[in-house]
This record gives sequence, structure tokens and C-alpha cells, in this order.
Amino acid sequence: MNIKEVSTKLDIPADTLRYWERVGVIPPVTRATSGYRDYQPEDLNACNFAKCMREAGVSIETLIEYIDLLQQGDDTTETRKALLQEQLKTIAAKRDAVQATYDKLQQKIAHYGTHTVTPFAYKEEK
Amino acid sequence: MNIKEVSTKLDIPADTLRYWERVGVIPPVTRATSGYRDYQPEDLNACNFAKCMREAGVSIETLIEYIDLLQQGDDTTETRKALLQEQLKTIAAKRDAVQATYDKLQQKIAHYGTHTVTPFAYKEEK
DNA sequence: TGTTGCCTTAAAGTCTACTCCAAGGTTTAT
DNA sequence: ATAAACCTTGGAGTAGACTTTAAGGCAACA
Repeated sequence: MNIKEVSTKLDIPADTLRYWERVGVIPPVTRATSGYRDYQPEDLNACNFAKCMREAGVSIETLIEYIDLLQQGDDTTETRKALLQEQLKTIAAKRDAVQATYDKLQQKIAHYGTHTVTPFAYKEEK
Repeated sequence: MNIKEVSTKLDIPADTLRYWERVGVIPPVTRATSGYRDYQPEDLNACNFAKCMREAGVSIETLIEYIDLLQQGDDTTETRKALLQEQLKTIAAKRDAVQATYDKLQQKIAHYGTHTVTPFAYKEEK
């Protein structure tokens, strides 16, 4: 699978896929003899994982750290697990913040303009 | 309430509060005769609103648009409401994406290293 | 076999959203 | 009344994450 197909399938710009590989957000991608990237299923998994983690707010730096550990192989399993657990907490916090804003904004919209004087949601309700 | 107190109370850097006001993410803040900012309750609401929206992923540009409409006054109520509804959709999408990643990562962690060969979550499960 | 379209890298450029700095005015405590 | 600790603005600088450009190689089709 070439880079264009992966880009289309996963909806990630080709430039971003190259950038991720270059800085180490995903492991080196399998190459054809031409030098062209030829993404294998596991390469796709790596890209998709990176995409989801990025969308959830995980930094490039953290992802590089994870891939580094993975490529050291040895036994970094526990360290990797701890790293993921830490990120899970961060993601949970983000989720909660987004949900809270969602709820309040929805309520605000519900009677926007009907009996509203304050144009800002999140006012401490009396 | 001076800028330092607001910064502490809302946990937003003072530089960011000044920046937000300068670009129009919040309306102009009330001033003392000295020229110092003297945040009124409604100014605080505006800052808190901006903070929540930013955390939920709403862009500076969008917030400026909202404040612009607000200050035109006239009757921009419907336009503003539409803008907020649009953002609500974006926020919902973000929340869902973050939640999905949370769920899958949690599952992944649950048996990380026990019977795992793939170090990437989000593999299409067979 | 040419040409159209895809691929490669390295390096420089861009965008968003702050964040810091310099020069100077104000307030508060001693 | 003077130093310490605030505050102000305008403008420059930075961080993070891409995104574009330049120069050139490979591939597929007419």
C-alpha cells in the first residue's frame, strides 16, 4: 500500500505521514526496492494509533517516547504500560473537560435570546 | 479585581489574559483611572467562557467572531446562536473521538504484556 | 520512449497561540 | 521618599506541529 492510499484510507495528509515517520512517531515503514514506502498492516496500525492519540491530545513527544521504548525491545513492557496509563489519565481529564463544556453550552443555547442577558456560558449559576 | 488575582482564580496566565483582550477573544476589560485592568464579574465570565471553549478545542478565530457579533449588538442574536450551535457539533465530535480513544486504550492496557503481540491499540479486532 | 503522475529527501517556511522583553508608570510598605 | 512589587504597551521571540519547496528518481501508460 503506497503513501497516497494510506493517506486516503486513514485521512491523514501524506506530508504528515512522512513527518511522523521522520521524527519517530511511528516506526520506520517497510520500503519497496524503489525506495517507495510500502505500508504493511502493522504499519497501518501504527499510523492509526498515532492518529487517535493525536486527536485525543497526546503530544508528538510522548508518542516518540513510546515508539523509542518499543524499539529498544528488551523488556520495556512495564515502562510502556505505565506510559499508556499516564496518558489514559490525561485523556480522561480532557474528555471530562470537553463533556462539561458541551453540557453547559448546550444548556446555554437552549434558551439563547429568550431570557438571556449574559452572552457567556459558564457563569457561576447563582 | 486585578489581573494577577484573575490569573490565579481562573488559572490562566496573565500574559494570556492580556493577549485575549488584545486580539478580541474577550471584550475590553474595565479599567481603573490608573489604566490598570479592573475585572468586573462579567469580565470574569468572559474569561472563563473563553477558557472552557479553548479547552474544548474552539479556535481563537471563532471566539473573536463571536465577540465581534456580540459587540455589534444590533440584532446578531440569531447569528450568534447559530455559531454556538455549530461549535456544539464540533465539540460533540471531539468528545466522541476522545471517548473512543479512551475506551480502546483502556482495553489495551488491561491486558498489556499478557497476551499482546501488537503494541498498537486500534487494530481492527479480527 | 516520452510524458504524466507518483514517489523520494532535506531544508526552509508557515500557522496558531501564546510568551517574553524592554521601557516606563503606579501602589504599597517601610 | 524610596524600594519592592505591582501594572501598562508594543513588539519581538518561541513552541509545537506540521506544510511547502526544490531537485530529482521511479512507474505506468500511449
